Amino acid sequence: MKPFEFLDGPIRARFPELSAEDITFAAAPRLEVGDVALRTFSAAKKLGMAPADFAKAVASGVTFGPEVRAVAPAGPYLNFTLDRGMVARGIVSAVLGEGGQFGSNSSGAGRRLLIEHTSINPNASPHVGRARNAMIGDTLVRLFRFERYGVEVHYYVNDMGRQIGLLVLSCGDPEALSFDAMLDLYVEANARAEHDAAFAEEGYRQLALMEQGDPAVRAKFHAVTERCLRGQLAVLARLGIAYDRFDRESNFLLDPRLDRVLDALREKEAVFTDEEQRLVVDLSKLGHAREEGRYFVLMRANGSSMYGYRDLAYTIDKMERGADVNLWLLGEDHKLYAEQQALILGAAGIAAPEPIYYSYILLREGKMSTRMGKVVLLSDFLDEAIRRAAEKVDEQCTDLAPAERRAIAEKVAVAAVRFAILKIGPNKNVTFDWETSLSFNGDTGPYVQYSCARISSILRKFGEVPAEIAADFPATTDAEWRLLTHLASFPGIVAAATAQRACATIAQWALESARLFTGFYHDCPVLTADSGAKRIARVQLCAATRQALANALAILGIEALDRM
RNA sequence: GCGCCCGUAGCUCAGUUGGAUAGAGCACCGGCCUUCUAAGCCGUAGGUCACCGGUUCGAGUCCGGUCGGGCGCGCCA
Repeated sequence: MKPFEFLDGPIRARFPELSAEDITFAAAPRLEVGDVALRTFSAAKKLGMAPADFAKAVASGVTFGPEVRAVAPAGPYLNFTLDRGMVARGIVSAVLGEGGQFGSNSSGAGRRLLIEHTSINPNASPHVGRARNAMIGDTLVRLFRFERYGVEVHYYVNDMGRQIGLLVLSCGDPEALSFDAMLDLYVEANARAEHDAAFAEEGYRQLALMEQGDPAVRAKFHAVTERCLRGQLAVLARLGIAYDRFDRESNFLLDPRLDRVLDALREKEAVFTDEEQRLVVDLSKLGHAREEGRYFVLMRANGSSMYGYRDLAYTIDKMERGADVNLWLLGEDHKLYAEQQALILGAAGIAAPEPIYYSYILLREGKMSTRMGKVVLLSDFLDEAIRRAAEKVDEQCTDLAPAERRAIAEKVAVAAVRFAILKIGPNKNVTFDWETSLSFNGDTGPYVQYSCARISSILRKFGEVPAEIAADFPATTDAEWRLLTHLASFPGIVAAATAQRACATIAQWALESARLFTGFYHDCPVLTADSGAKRIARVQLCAATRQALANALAILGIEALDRM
């Protein structure tokens, strides 16, 4: 959707040297100055003119269509006063016409994308810090699906750790245990291993047996990790997060495809056996410039493989699936590691996935730690959110049945939790705070949902929204205009988010939409508008706003509500 | 020590990739529910965009340095 094509076309017809990128429109600083502004800097530079001269040349030398009422140069800026109704009509038609597709640029049509995200160690319940990975990952999945990519979501199951070995020793039949009981056992086993050397040793022995392929041990590991994984997925599912494939680390032991990598490393003399009999890669031979992180251990002296070695096989496996785009969502602590993996695979001519990093959510006391018990568990966080949302819904929606109220409370809670995380840029260290992240007021998911509910309420009272959009669309007040031009910016926001693999701008866009809608809501009565034509135009604008908001919220994994 | 990320209002964060007078929310203070849902709105107040220098018509945004915070540099995964 190009809302200002009627400006851009005539200018380029008069100055054929210019391309679309040279002509960028922005909101004028104040609506008294104009309805939309053109920054002339880049166009003027291309033409070798002074910006102010270019602005004057456009104002006096370009003939615009009926949409343009006035053109006013202001130094290097050019302010246009428009026939708002004509422009508004185009925007509302586009939104309502495209419906659930509005905002999509279909940039992924016919393309496949593979993404790996979350991949929490089985012995841990997801906490808020880790959940940042899952929520960002899941939102990227939704964003790329919205752009019509064929997306496959992978979860790497780290079923090879010593901690799993300890769990295997401690629990009988894992199916007889709850996930929480399993986690308690893990903490217990870990504590015991601290002072009981024989027990710790036995954990390593289990791991060795696992690696050697002992069928009984493998079955036991599988049963334990399966139980844990189900527990984790149940928590993540409450936030609407799901996966297509689960890739078990134990399936990538001694993978024959790694021979190709080892051969390539040997050829470049980048791999050697050190004085302690470990198999080590010297990354300096592969272009790694610094001493830090120069050596990467593949195998221990006893011949067992390191995590990073198995991960190479897993990455090869993912890359061989033939997706057009491969994404790998990682905490910032994995930056060097991902670079090392890419260098090693690169030596064998294998491309590595495109990493996407996010920073940690910290507590006021410091970093979250499962072992130290310094965590906010995702399930507790969500429970508290539902409790608070239910209080509000119970006092607000007294006419609804308890089950309906409960369903709304759960959706509000998901909105609060997801939005609180997603609205923040991923490379920002966030200090977690219960009150801020569970607030339903202000810049929050529930606030956006609330705007949707208000619109739905108007639409319910109005009845069927007419499909026909009037030629002289009478939605021309400042509040209506601000809202309309903002709605029109959505496809561009989606395109940028897709290109940057970042979703915070979608959340920011939704917030601004909700704010602008609220401004409209207060300034412009819909049901009691002073003319029939205005009533229809406004209800159509309401429907368009709801549609655009619902599309944005869907990308964020949040449901637009009709009641709350 | 070396590398990467971050530093914007008392607090939590935006800032459309270098453009007109730096914006929201929370908290504080003062208003608004016989009027489409007050999970809302309006108003007051709050800023040396960490600091120093540079690049240019123009810098919160780009470059260099300093200070402060986070992360990484494992026979962990």
